[in-house]
Amino acid sequence: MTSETNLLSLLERQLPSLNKSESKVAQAILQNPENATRSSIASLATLAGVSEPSVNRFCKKFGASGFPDFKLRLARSLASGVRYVSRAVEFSDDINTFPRKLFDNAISALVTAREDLPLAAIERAVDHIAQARRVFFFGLGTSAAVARDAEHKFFRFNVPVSTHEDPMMLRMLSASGGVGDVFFFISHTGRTRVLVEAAELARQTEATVVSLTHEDSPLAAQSHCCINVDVEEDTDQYMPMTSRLVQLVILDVLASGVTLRRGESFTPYLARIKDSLKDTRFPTS
Amino acid sequence: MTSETNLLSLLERQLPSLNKSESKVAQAILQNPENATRSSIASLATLAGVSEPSVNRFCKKFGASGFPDFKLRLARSLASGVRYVSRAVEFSDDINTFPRKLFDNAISALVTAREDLPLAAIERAVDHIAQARRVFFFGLGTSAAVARDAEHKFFRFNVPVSTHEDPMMLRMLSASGGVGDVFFFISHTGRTRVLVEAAELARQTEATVVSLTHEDSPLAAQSHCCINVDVEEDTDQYMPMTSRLVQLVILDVLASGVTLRRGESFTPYLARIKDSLKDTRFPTS
DNA sequence: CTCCTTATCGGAAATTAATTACGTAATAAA
DNA sequence: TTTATTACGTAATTAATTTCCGATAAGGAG
Repeated sequence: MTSETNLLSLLERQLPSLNKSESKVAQAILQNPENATRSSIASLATLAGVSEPSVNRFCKKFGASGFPDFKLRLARSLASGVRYVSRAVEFSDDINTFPRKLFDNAISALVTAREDLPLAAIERAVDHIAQARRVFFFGLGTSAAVARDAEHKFFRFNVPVSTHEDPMMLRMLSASGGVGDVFFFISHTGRTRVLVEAAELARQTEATVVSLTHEDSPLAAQSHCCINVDVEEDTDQYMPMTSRLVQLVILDVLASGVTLRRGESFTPYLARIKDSLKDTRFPTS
Repeated sequence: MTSETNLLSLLERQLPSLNKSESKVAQAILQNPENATRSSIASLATLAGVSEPSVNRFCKKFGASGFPDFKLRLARSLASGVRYVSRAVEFSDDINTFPRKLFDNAISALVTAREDLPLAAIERAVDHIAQARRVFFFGLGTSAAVARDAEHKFFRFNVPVSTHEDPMMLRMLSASGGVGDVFFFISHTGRTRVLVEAAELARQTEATVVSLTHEDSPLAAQSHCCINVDVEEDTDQYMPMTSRLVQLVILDVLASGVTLRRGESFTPYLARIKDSLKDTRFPTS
């Protein structure tokens, strides 16, 4: 789940360099990994056509303390379901592999992010947004779409929210900040000049600067509150994929946090917004 | 992995209805589940302050055939890491639970989606986009942000892509379609009138209609190629959260598919685009 | 081709872990 | 208070895993 390589793919890779009985075991496992986790060492040995000690040696060779430990690792690998951890798409991939890889990467990014959520920062951000007079979401490039999504979420809270991409607008709005205004900056790198400069301007006003970005970045340095998103994007990749997913879910968290802050009495209000869309849709058959 | 309830959350739920020693065991496990998967029945019994048979009975009570089997189930639950499967945020949740729930829901949506990806439809969609003269991404509401994201991805392929939200523009553009034009509709419900009507118009031209939506929907019916996204969004939820994540990853898949179609010689071109952003950023310290 | 060395493997014993059987204590019902 | 029932632990049993060691096969040198 961390950056450790997945056991299944490890087996696949090592398969050619194994000796006879070891490869028998590996094949038996790869052929039906699910079943292997349920077997005893005896039945797996029979299945693979080798002796029990061979299976045991095999397990140790792959870093397990013994057979039961190996089964656990295997079960984890299977359950996380992530066969390809952080493996970039290659030109040799076909339709059966690369979609899976992308999903796997997305999933493991979310799993990783969940492991250490910056709860304190999230809580403070919710505080700021819940009390805000106005909220501005600023993001450029891929993060612009994230900002747009945030706008769609937060406008439901009776708070004037808006999104902007025009650098001039960013500067002007930032400079015009006052008490109760929240400037929410979204950036994967945290190094985009336009955003950092806008944050600086906002910082000089009475407004609050919140950012969803990497902790050790110029943008974070300008923020009253930085929600750390630390997804190591595959640098060979030409498009940031996983980081924006994490950003989106964190914005969901913030939105839910605000809803919870509003209390149960707020629900009918949300329902009214939802109902307002009813007539724009074809009824369900 | 399927819709079976997660073992951890099951334990939490049942905790009040357990008798003394059983709840001791449950607490010991919940307090450190990771550790429990590594322990022997003896050490877990000591940790919980009960006898070994009590642990064994406990395991059987929760559907396992015995202690080792229970450990496996536990390991799976932990690895999938999804503590709360499709559990809606409740007003009683605090900062320690609801962010986790949201992440869990996001993760399990992606896991579910990955299980049966509509590979055939994806492949055809890639074909259409790779050969397109123009590509239009249409989405409204939450899907507008998804469309915007898609635009940011696909413009890199030398294909004129654009996104539109204005219903009038949608209609006019759709009606103006010709050979080589791809109209790509994004909608969670597939029932948004504006989109369905635009799709109808586009359908009457020589253009290709592709949609990312639910299979059994009016929008899908109007499409030459429908990529089925079948995420059951919690209906109590007032904001669609998980479906758009799946949509985004599928668009990543499509983008990667197009890249692969372009071949390795295309890489320098992508690199050039990436490099063009260099001067807009503060250098890494 | 033979002998020697080394790596690989399996049989069987030893160890460790898990399960069952059974009895006692505690609790609830009569 | 007595009885029935459930909960729990001790000890015995059974199962599973690991270690040890010898056998066999493969590769290399003479």
